[in-house]
Amino acid sequence: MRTTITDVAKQAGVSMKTVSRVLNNEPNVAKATRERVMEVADQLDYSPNLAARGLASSRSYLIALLYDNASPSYLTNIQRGAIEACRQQGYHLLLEPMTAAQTESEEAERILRRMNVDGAILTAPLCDLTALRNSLTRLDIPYVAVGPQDADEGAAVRMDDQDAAFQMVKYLIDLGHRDIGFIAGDPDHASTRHRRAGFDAAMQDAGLHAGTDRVVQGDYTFRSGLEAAKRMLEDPTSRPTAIFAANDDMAAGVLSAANRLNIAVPDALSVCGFDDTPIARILWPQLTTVAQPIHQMGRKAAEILISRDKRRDPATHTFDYELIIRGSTARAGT
Amino acid sequence: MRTTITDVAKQAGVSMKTVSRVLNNEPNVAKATRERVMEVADQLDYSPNLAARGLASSRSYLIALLYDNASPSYLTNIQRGAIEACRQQGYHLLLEPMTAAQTESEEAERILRRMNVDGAILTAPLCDLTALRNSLTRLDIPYVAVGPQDADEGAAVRMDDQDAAFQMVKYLIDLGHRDIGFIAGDPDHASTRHRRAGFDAAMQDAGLHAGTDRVVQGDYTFRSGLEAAKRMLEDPTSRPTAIFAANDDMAAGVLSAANRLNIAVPDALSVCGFDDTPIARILWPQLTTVAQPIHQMGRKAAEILISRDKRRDPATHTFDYELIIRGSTARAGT
DNA sequence: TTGTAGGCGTTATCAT
DNA sequence: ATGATAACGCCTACAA
Repeated sequence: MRTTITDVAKQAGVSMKTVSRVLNNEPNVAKATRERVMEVADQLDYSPNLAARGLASSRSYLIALLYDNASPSYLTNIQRGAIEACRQQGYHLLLEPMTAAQTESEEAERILRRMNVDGAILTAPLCDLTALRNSLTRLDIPYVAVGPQDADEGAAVRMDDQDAAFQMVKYLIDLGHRDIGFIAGDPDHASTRHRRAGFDAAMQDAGLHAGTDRVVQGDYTFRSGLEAAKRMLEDPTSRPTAIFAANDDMAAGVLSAANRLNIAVPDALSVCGFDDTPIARILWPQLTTVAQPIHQMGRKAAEILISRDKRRDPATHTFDYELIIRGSTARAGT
Repeated sequence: MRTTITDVAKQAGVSMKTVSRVLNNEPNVAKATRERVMEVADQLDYSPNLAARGLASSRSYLIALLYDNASPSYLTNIQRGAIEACRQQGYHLLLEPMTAAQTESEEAERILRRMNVDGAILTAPLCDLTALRNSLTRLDIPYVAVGPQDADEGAAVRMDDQDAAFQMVKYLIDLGHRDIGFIAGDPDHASTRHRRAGFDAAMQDAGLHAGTDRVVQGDYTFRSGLEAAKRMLEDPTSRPTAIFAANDDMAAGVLSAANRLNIAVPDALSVCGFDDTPIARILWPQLTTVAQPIHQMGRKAAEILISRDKRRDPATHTFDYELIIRGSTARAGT
């Protein structure tokens, strides 16, 4: 039998309520008592039973990470951050993948209901689904959205995608590029809109104009980047000197297309991506890209959920990005 | 207030025990009763309180995924599989990263004790840590190891790394390669030994011998592959015609080194990897590699844990691998 | 086939 | 500052 709070109480010569107080850092316990209890608990390798605690306090000490089709590196980073925060507070992270389709059927709500969590972290494409947000509200599950989003309601942890895209394009322009292509992401993601807006703004700011054939719709996959780049590069007489892909996977597609067409990168074509995923360093040349502090965002999201009733955190946190300049971009016409 | 089992019982005009029976699919319930209860439960959006259920039955319906420093794509695949199995049975997946260092201190055991799970999935490097296995045994937490491992005790889900490596090298030899380099993985991983053994066996089988400068120690990172390849390729008068890296990240390093040294792949150098991670398709040329059914392995591991007392699963499952031939390998001397 | 009583280990309430 | 006792919601054991 596992040691219980009663064992500790007996051994320490106090009531179980006192032990409970000590373990939960409640006030009104004599210092000496507190220390004695701690010692006994340690010695007995006592740790509270989550289920019992949950039943009595109607808290589960569980936080769910809701995601859909997230890229592996993004997902693991969010997880890492969230878990750090959870560990510090005795919480645990539950994984709950969920498709957009599910959020509109009864299914998502069933899944949510079943999980009995104290809060949920909503990542990437899921934050923008009103159906899901409504479900969570209806079930009274607090949530924090991670990633760019339009709705300003609710807690959120974000990065300024638009400004990051703006700066990246400005960097290309400063390198002398005038004919710049843009490969947009999945239209269902809010980030797609923001990154596109950043591109547009920077071009306009510089008095440049990208023709319609210079902006191609992708969907954040490698293949879509490859196809988009092929189209943009197929005519040797009219090629952009730089292509900005809205994420690294698509930028990898651009590099691949350039390889196939024998276009030297960065000499004849500068390429840049977004996200600074591990592949950015693995490609040749290494990718100029935007680094998001994903790990910190995951951490912050969990912290907000855990402390939601204690401190009154400002609902929204915006993190800084960083332009990572690598070998895939160079001065135009080198 | 959330609806409880008592609400359902009242509404259906039966005792709560009967409701409990229906919900747990226990026998000895009249068909009509069962249907009525189901209907009421549905209608009331009832779902059992995990904590209460756990407290009463001393099962938590939680399974932990223990991992250390796993590659993102490996991790997400395992997760996907495990969650599929969990969902079907009303279980949830808890994420618990854990460093090798922690497993040897008290810390790992504290973490394990705190989590109150019904079972644990042990991935990659963790399976080989006796300290961790002992802790789990001591805490009476059933576990399934995923990945190659030496100790034959306990349930395990694995793939024959050695045979896969053997076949890959055999494939290179069949292409006419005689001078083949091998980049080994992190010496702390069991897979490293197995893949190396496969390489050795295939070479010996073909009457070939790899000089000591043809086998270089890496550590499964891109950078280590890059460094190893540089060393292996620095002397233009004595270069292997093929390099087999023990994982895709290191193979990416080899490609990168070849790029820097202006060695054409696959014309002058064939390169292959192991794992079939997403980067295998993103690199140029695309990587010949070994695909592991990681997703199924995760699924199976969870299934074993969940059904451990019902069926008597054979303790160990071995999955098939698949050689994926892509553009990075070609006939020698093309 | 169905129901009743008791307890799982913790926190909350109210005394002392 | 500390303690007794009653929830919390479900399952197990045993009855009926």
